[in-house]
Amino acid sequence: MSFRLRGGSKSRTTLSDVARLAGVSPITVSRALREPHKVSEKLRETILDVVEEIGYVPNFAARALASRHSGIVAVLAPIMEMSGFFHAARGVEDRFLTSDVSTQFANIGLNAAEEAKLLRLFVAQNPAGIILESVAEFPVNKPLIAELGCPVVQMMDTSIEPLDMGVGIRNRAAATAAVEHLLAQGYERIALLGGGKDIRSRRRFEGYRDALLKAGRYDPAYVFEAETGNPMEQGVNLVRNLRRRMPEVDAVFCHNDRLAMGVYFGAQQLGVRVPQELGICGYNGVDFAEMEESPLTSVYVPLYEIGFKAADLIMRYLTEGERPEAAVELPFEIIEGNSTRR
Amino acid sequence: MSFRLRGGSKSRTTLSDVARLAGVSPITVSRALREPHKVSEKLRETILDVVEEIGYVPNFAARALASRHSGIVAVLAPIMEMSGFFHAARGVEDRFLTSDVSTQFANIGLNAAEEAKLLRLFVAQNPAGIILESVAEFPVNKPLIAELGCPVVQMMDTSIEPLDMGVGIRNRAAATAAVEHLLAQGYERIALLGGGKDIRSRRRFEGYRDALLKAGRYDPAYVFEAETGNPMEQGVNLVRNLRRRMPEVDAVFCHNDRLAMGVYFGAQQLGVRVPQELGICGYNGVDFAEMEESPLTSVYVPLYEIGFKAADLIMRYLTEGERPEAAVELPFEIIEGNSTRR
DNA sequence: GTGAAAGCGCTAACAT
DNA sequence: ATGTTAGCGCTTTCAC
Repeated sequence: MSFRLRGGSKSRTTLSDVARLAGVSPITVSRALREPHKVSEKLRETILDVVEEIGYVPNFAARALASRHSGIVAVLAPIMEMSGFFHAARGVEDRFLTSDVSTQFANIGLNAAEEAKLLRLFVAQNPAGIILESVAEFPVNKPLIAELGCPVVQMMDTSIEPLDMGVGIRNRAAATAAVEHLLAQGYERIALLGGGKDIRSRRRFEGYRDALLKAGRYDPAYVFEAETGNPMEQGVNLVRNLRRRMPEVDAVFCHNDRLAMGVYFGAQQLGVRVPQELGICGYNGVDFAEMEESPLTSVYVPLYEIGFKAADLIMRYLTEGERPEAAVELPFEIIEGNSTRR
Repeated sequence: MSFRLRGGSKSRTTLSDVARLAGVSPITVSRALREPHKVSEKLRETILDVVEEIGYVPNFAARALASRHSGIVAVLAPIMEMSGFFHAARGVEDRFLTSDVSTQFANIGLNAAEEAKLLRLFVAQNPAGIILESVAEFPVNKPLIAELGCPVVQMMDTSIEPLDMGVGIRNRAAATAAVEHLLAQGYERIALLGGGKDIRSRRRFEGYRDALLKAGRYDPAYVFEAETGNPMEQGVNLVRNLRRRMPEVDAVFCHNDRLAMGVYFGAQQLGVRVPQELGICGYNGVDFAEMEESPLTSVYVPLYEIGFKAADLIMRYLTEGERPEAAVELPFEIIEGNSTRR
């Protein structure tokens, strides 16, 4: 795969062009753009006028090379899994909106090797910061991050000690609360549709188990591992299997809302009444949180706030020069919807 | 907002370090990494060993500055709108997986000014290519793109002449097909929950109108504009309003699947039977396409393929040096699901 | 407050 | 097949 990329055909305007036209030295233009207060107002105006006029846009590569940092915060997350990533991404972007920092997203897969590789790649580009939605606690990354100059925020479960800084919720407690809600509604045989080996999934499983053990109702046979693939379809299939083989199951706690939707639709197809015959609880809840009457009971995770806070920790480190609190815990909430209201 | 970002503390290994340790000149290392066939096998091995040993990672900024291109294909899309972006993104990434090109995503808003600004920003960084999921046909971008050295692919509606290259479907025909499916199922008063001023939305509206005019059933009062905000909630609200004010409406054609879900849930809440009393058709369909029995009728848009093809056009331009076909039209499909099966 | 000199780490172009 | 030279466009450092 080695071809030579063609360079941009037209040479674009440079800082020197602006300098020449404004009758100043390049470094003054550079200052006018990045540290305006260090340049006299008169000169600044002239310079900005020229910039505007000839449409000068700084070359990031040159800037990054000369200054030894890219001004970019890299957000590494399993985007494709749609783990509510959007909402977190929006939070991150909103926080950086008024700053000099720009955001860059990259998709990480679900295994340690890939994540470490990508992390190394980004680290080598001298990012201003890294926001990591790790799917696992990879000890492999620890030394990498330790020798790193830039701040790192993990969006994760608060049961984990962050490598540098962290923002997250207590997934275990959230899952327990959700299952206890199901129990309180009178459901007795509660299945789990979850899976995934990452820390959050494991904590959710533990929370589920905690609640059921306490109620004397835990049965490992009711724990189902979701495969990768279309979550909606898996939800449908689960209901089908449950009806056939474990008709006594009267509620399902799902690791995300799309699995829950699948269960909902599967129930519809089979004529199983929700919530009377089958209770359904999802996880994440961002789509349902603001609704007057949510169709789906779910655990609301403040994904936007998590992203915003992660970006905020980075900004505070960058501006204040010292590390803020290491770990931030945000609250979750149980959204009671129609899928468990019996 | 002017603070100085701290540079990475430790200076990292450079190409020269590798060269010194391998006993060759820097340019040879550079070649061994980018154009291995131009370096003797013996030297190549030695060099790669050293690279591995000291963990050398190339500095992209330096590379981009020296070579005048970033090796990055920028994907500019309204990520936050979740317009099926994920699937397209995965297609793009998959296509570039085995190449030297890396992908970078950026979120564009829904207005021309913002899009043009972002486009200029990226253009100034000499990307290897740009994939643009425009929400509108901004004439403002035309000159920008014309003077651009790199290939540009728009993921769009094929009714539009692409600025450079384009991949898309015929939204108008797709919408017509969907509405004709509803008519064929016996629905007679079909509302539209759509909106958005972008070209695809407009084409969908036109297709909807085409089908109903032809059937002598078009009524502008049945056309509803979706606001920005939670689509699920808007779907719910629409059903509520329809029942109150236009109870004769017996089907809804929605501009995306989440709106459709909202309509579905809204109907459930009110005890309106789907599909008997109300037919629902969505748009995009990626979640439902592979299901044996889809709960929702929808227009399947091959988003993954669109992304893959967009990336492929870029790759072909980069490797072959000449522009492939300008516009690629991909097929859509109507997924018949339970929400219209009566 | 402004400028001159040097160099960030790499690759293109031109040797050999 | 390998090396030499020059320079990408900007910022840092140090002067004034």
